[in-house]
Amino acid sequence: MDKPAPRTPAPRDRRSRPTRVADAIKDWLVERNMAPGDRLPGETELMARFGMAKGTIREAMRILQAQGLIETRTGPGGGSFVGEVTADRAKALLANYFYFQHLSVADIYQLRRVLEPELAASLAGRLTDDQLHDLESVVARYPEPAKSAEEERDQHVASLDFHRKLANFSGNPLLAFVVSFMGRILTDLTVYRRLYDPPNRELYEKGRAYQIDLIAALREGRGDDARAIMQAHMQTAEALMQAQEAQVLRRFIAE
Amino acid sequence: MDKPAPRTPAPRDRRSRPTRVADAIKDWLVERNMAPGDRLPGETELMARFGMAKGTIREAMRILQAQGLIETRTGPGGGSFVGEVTADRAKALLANYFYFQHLSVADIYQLRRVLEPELAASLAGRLTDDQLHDLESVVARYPEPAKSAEEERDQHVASLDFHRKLANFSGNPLLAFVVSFMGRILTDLTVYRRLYDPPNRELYEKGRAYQIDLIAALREGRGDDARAIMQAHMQTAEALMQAQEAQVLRRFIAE
DNA sequence: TAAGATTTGTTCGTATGTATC
DNA sequence: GGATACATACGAACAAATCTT
Repeated sequence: MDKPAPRTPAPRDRRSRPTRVADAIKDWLVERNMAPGDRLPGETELMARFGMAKGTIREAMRILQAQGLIETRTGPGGGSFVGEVTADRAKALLANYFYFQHLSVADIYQLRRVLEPELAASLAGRLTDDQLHDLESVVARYPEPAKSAEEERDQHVASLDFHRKLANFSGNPLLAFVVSFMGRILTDLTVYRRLYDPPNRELYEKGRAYQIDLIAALREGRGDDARAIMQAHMQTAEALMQAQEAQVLRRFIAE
Repeated sequence: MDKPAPRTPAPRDRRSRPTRVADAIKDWLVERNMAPGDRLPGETELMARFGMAKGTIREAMRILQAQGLIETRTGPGGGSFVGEVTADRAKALLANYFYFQHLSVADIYQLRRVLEPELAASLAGRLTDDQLHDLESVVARYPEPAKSAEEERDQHVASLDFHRKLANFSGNPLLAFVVSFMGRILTDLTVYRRLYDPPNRELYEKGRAYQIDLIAALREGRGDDARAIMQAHMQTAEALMQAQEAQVLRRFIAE
């Protein structure tokens, strides 16, 4: 004899249908090795395939959209398409996580101290002239010491921009991402740091000298020099942030 | 005279309503400094507040849910609640980004090489007895060299587990996250690496010795030693992965 | 310019599922 | 068990965007 049917017809998935649909579609993308730009089935087809109502399917699509995996367009030829997750979106999503942790300036610099020099060393002798000129143009953006606290703040943001450009030149997507992410957090932070200190001329000259020396070392392929310069630069930068009592901001960053 | 009304009544946001609602709620969370567990307004109230239909509100909630920012429960006392973004979810979301980049083993080790030693050094003399015992129990999990390729693979996964535990002991959430994320990727990778090589006894002894030495150094607060041990360990580990022609897997990791 | 076709976007009403009391 | 409060899901209709002719 067969056993009586179990009271629970199936150990059925407790998660909502949209969630399951979203996961099913994700698996489907991987199986078919879909690439950014590839088209997904339309709403009506998905409704038929999953036997679910339009609203349910749409909620599933929103989940995928929120994760950056798809984009949708209306009109003829429209629909849902695989969308490469952009670095900016990934940073925004990751920032949501750190919104609930509290990162200190010291935490960030514990990584920066070792990653930025590593990055600099790995780029030595590998940058094109265009890339080097790009870096030089950032340095040239503020040829004079700041006259006001606001101007000094702008220079600091520009300096962080320098580091993020450097990160993006890296052939290592993981290194590029982490360094760039830290730069992003520090930029947000800088905008809100206290502004009542007078501009510090000496600090300006020092930071500028670092960047110029670094570019030279990178151009001439002196990896160890580039590493050493960056190490020294990081020490100064950390001390500066600490002295300014900078606080890591609790907010969601925009994508 | 007033200028004639512009043809476009307002430079109105092109994004869909659910997206805008999700962002509005996000801002609202930050403004009110809501903490995990706090309750959000119910669907009906949100419908009234935003003047939108249920489906639209629900899509917005799905977006927030996908990002890990809220959780929902049905039933009386149910509703939507602020949900702390878990580390696992953040890793899954970030993995979506790297699905479209291609990470090599060398890329990951470029970071591991510097971050793991830094982590080890920063933990020296700061671990509790419980934490140290926890690490020892991982080492004790495989007291003998592997007899089969499968067993060797299990040992490798356990070893990565050791590193992830170490990461989570760090007081630095950023360092913990990055190291743990790399461990996650490498674990996935290890499961699929080639298995036709015979177990390597010498390699086993070496890895085990590293971990035991490291625990001793951590216990006795010898930070520089811990760093040096980990540096040497990383070199071996990288060489091992390269020799095995391990490939970073293209798939979405489960949350 | 205008009309029509296609596809997502949004609404409304209703019904069902689920957890608490 | 029944009442209650909430999210979940469905289905039909209409709106808006965008492409083609």
